[in-house]
Amino acid sequence: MRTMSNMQPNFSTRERILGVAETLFARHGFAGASLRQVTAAAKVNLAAVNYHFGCKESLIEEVFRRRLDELNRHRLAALAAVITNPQHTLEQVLEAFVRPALEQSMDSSGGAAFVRVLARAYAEHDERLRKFLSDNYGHVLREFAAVFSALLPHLAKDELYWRLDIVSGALTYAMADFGVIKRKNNVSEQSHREQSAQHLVRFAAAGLRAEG
Amino acid sequence: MRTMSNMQPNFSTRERILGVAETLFARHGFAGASLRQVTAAAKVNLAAVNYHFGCKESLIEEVFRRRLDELNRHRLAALAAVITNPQHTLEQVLEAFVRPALEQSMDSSGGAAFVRVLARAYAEHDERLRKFLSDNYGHVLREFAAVFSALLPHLAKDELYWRLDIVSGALTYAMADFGVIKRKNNVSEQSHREQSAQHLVRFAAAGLRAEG
DNA sequence: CTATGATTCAAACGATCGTTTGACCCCCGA
DNA sequence: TCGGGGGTCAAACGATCGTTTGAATCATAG
Repeated sequence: MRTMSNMQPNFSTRERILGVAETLFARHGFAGASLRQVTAAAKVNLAAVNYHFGCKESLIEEVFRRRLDELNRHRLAALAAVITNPQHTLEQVLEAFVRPALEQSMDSSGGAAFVRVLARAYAEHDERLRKFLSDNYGHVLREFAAVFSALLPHLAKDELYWRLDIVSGALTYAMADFGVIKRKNNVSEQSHREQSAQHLVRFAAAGLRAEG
Repeated sequence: MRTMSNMQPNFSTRERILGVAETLFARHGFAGASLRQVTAAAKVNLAAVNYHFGCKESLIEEVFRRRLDELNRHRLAALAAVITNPQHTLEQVLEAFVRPALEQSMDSSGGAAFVRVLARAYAEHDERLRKFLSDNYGHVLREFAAVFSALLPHLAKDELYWRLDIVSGALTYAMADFGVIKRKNNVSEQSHREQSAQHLVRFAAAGLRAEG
């Protein structure tokens, strides 16, 4: 049995469920992680899920809502900070997009799993989940797209959206640690993700700048 | 009920199961698609899966094996063809990697779903599946990495692996159509994927060439 | 203290899961 | 023609799923 970093014994029942559910959804998928596994790992009664969240679907949405709001705020704040400088660069905007995800994935309360849950949600073609994400995330993407567009005036709109789509996919995969790259034992999780972000920003900047 | 393109009524029971399973695994995940859904859609008896494949896990592996062998062969053949030309370019090597996946995703027998199944498998952190993929796919990645390395001599090995990881993630997402870009109604599926491949190759080439 | 609402608990619900069974059918070689 | 093996079938297996129930327990206000 692997360690369950997302289980704080002295937290409330509701919060323990959310933390463990996040971890297990990331590890086994939404259909693959049962409420019995979740409640057992969280050391709460099985019925607690339905008592506090109503049903499994609502628990899934709550796992998203808890982190996504925070991530959105950080990303938009970082973007706003960057564009106050009239000479802001493409790399800075990319960092505003990447770094909040990076930081959330390293916070002490175990947000690391959430990035993988997010990647899961992309892979799940479930229409309900996709609509939920679009409703709660779309406006952030649009704001970033506008800033990118101003920085890349030579790029046609269609072309820009294609490339941002590629960046999103690469980011999701990279942050979720799905790739083949395994960090070496002498590299901390923190610096691994830091490198991950730097490589991604450099790569994506070059890709976005490629002549149409 | 959506259409089930992967169901050829006059094929054998075994082949109908494989085709439908591919489609449903892509749509709902491995845990999310039940054998009852598969057999019902394939219009075969429930017990046929266990008769022909033994168990669900073996069916999943067979879905992979059927397409992955072919994809690997096409990719390695395309790579071999490219490097016979001593002046082969980065774009050509990337095309050798991307285009076979593109073509398989458009063949008449419904390989489109397989690319999504592949992306699913990446998202599933299931250790057994990852080992299966590594065993049956790793050597292809290594061959491509060697050619890329020769084309980008200024790039450190570590740096190259980081970037190839990013390319793989972006490719997986792009080919699996997970992104936000929806093709317009006047654009055929074929030309949508063709564009997808071209954008990806251009983007990835620029990203790989970015100075370290 | 007692009463009340919130929370936790063991137990069970019906539905669905993957898998197994044994009878049945069909086709082909002897 | 008969026998047998490959294939299909309806039915059932035990396990596990998400959810519900009603009583036990807790915390807190009167």
